[in-house]
Amino acid sequence: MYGSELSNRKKQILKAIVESHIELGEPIGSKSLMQLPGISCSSATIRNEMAELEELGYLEQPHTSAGRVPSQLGYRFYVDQLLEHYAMTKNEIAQIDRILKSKTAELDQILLTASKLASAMTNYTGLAVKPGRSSAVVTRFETAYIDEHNFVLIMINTTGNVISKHIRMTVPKSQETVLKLSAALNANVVGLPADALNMSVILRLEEEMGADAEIVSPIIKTVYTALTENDGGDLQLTGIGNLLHYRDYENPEQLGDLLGTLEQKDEILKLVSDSPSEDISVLIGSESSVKVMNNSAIVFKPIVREGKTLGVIGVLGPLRMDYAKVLETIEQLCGSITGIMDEHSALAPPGKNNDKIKPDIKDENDDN
Amino acid sequence: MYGSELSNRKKQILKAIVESHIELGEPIGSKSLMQLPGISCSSATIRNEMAELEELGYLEQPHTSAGRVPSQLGYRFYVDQLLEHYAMTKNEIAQIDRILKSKTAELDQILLTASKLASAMTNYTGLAVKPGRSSAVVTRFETAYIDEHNFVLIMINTTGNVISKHIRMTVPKSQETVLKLSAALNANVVGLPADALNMSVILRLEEEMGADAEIVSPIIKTVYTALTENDGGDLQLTGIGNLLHYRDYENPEQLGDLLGTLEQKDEILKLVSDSPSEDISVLIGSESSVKVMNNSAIVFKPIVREGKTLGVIGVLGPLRMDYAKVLETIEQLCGSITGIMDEHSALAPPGKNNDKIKPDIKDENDDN
DNA sequence: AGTTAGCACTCATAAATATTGAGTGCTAAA
DNA sequence: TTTAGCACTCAATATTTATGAGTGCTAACT
Repeated sequence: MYGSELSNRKKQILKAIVESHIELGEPIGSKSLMQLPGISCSSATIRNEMAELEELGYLEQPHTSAGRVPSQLGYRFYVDQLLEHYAMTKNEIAQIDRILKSKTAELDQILLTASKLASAMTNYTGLAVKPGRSSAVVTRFETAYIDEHNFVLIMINTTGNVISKHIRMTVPKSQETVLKLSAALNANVVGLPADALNMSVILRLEEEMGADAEIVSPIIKTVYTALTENDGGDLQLTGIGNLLHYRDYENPEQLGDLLGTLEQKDEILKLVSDSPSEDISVLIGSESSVKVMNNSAIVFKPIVREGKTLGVIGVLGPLRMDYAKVLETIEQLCGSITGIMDEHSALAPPGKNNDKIKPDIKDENDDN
Repeated sequence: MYGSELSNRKKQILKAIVESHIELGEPIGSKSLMQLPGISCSSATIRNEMAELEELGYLEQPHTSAGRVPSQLGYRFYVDQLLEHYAMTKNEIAQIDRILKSKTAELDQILLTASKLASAMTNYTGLAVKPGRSSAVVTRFETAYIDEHNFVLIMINTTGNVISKHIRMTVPKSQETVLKLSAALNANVVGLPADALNMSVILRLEEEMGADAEIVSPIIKTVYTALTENDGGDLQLTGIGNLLHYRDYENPEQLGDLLGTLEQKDEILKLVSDSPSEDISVLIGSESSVKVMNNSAIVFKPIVREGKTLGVIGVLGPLRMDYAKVLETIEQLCGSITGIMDEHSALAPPGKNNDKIKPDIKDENDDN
């Protein structure tokens, strides 16, 4: 595999350069490198080694008389093979757990809190993704009649998600009408993907609704919107201001572009959602295919339970982020969340400590 | 009133300085001022006038040999008395309308779109606030049973808002149990403010629920959360990256603080929600009481319909923002939104063009 | 062979210095 | 009351001059 041609000494040197650059953000030269622990040869030797590492593409030189800086490939190699496990203290771990547990069991809240924690603990930007209802199909409709101007339309989809929408009607309708609508929806719309909600469906429904036909079209529009919009889920960012701490983002134009992309959300969502892995992902610079993130790296991990992705927690920061710490932080956060989830349902089997059973409370899917 | 002591010429000069500073962001001196239209006296005279304006507190001098810059008071005076109406073209207005109308009738979507528009049209940061359910009390509970592990709890509160929560139960419960819960809630919790949801309420409910008592406590927790959390509503920001265009935010530390505050959301929400006025508000610099916004100004206007605030649209930018343009943009956006709302319910009276009637579709209140 | 000391060279950064010019206040004449 | 004129100020820009961290290369040294 790549990098196998590196001697141990080269690996040592590369590691030292990467770590020093992560810490200081500046090019590092042979002399300072010599002083570092783990290195025991003269600056001249280091220079030779560095020249070769540069040749191989692991290092870069901003200009002739500057030190070396790890290239993207250098970081990749570091992350893949040189990274030393960052050990969190028991205390820190306990605190993560405590803070996460102190929140309601609502997944949204937990994810958001985890994102905040990720940001606060690493000093980069934290991100939390609530997964979308990709290619969902409604398997059942329910309605809850409130008054003649209001009811709630509830859609249960294939993945077991529940979407509910408050419908306000300007024309008063009776409870019977709403029930009829519900029945009509269950008879005609169940199982249809969003793009099958065409005119013929509307016409059929309108026929069934008779005198109340006029509410069909907007309802179908709502269903359609609920199924399609925001398909990629929702992205929460925390600690965007942290980006400003890093020299890497001093160019206001680049930073502006990045902020714009982050605000758009869809690119990042795509990035995170596209990941096939259930394990932690590290995308360094241009590996992420988001142009504006060539200066950045993103680390994220999905929280999977019973085969379902409940969310994604991650960190976004400069190329020279402290990968060891970030990786460990994300792992711990995900572990902690999974732990909390397990705890909630560990008591599920009936007859066992029933007085302590807690329902999982999950915020419904909404679509802003 | 303040500023009444200013001669016409002084006003002219102040106006010219403010406008020039808005445009260029730099101190302006007597000579360049002289060339501007509307000014017809020598630079020496202008210097004298400027000295007096500075004395009065409307201008500031960054250093001895620089031109003058409007002070916060200067901007205030400008906004209050010197501002010339910025005329939007018919075309622009039509376009706002078109874009806003193209969205679903969901208020959330409209507000978000308006915020985006505000940002795009002014090149500052747009903001949209969805009002909170302040001191709400549930007037009715409804439930919709989905399956033995899931149901939706719907709360209708005094202001007519509908909050719905998806409840997931690890212990299977029958539809009857959920109905019993619903009845129990309606019997015991209706009309109680969040802080009255104490142990005695829980005990009473648990008694009524008998064997299913264990679901009471988490349900009450959910109700409590739904009533209290996010009381201030939700804030959406758009075009944060635009801030970077302005020299005023070049200090990365200040910018970081501002971003942090914006992310926190609560300060801005408080600011916007506290405004008593139903008219457009302009807060300049320290007028806003948010420390970190001493360099910034914020313009916002609530969208009020039938005495209820449906949302707030605004713009946040540097002190030297183009107030004329921003004010007009916000007014137009609010006008357009109100127009759309009116249009939806203009057809409400029965028997009139019924086939065109559209229910208002409103996203339910959620709480992320 | 691989390693290291030594040396000439490079070049970004920082410090020291000079130049410029927009802007001021003040005075005296119009 | 207004304005032309003048000496003065001082941030911003440009110019010059160190400084020194860093390099590559060669030749001596294990």
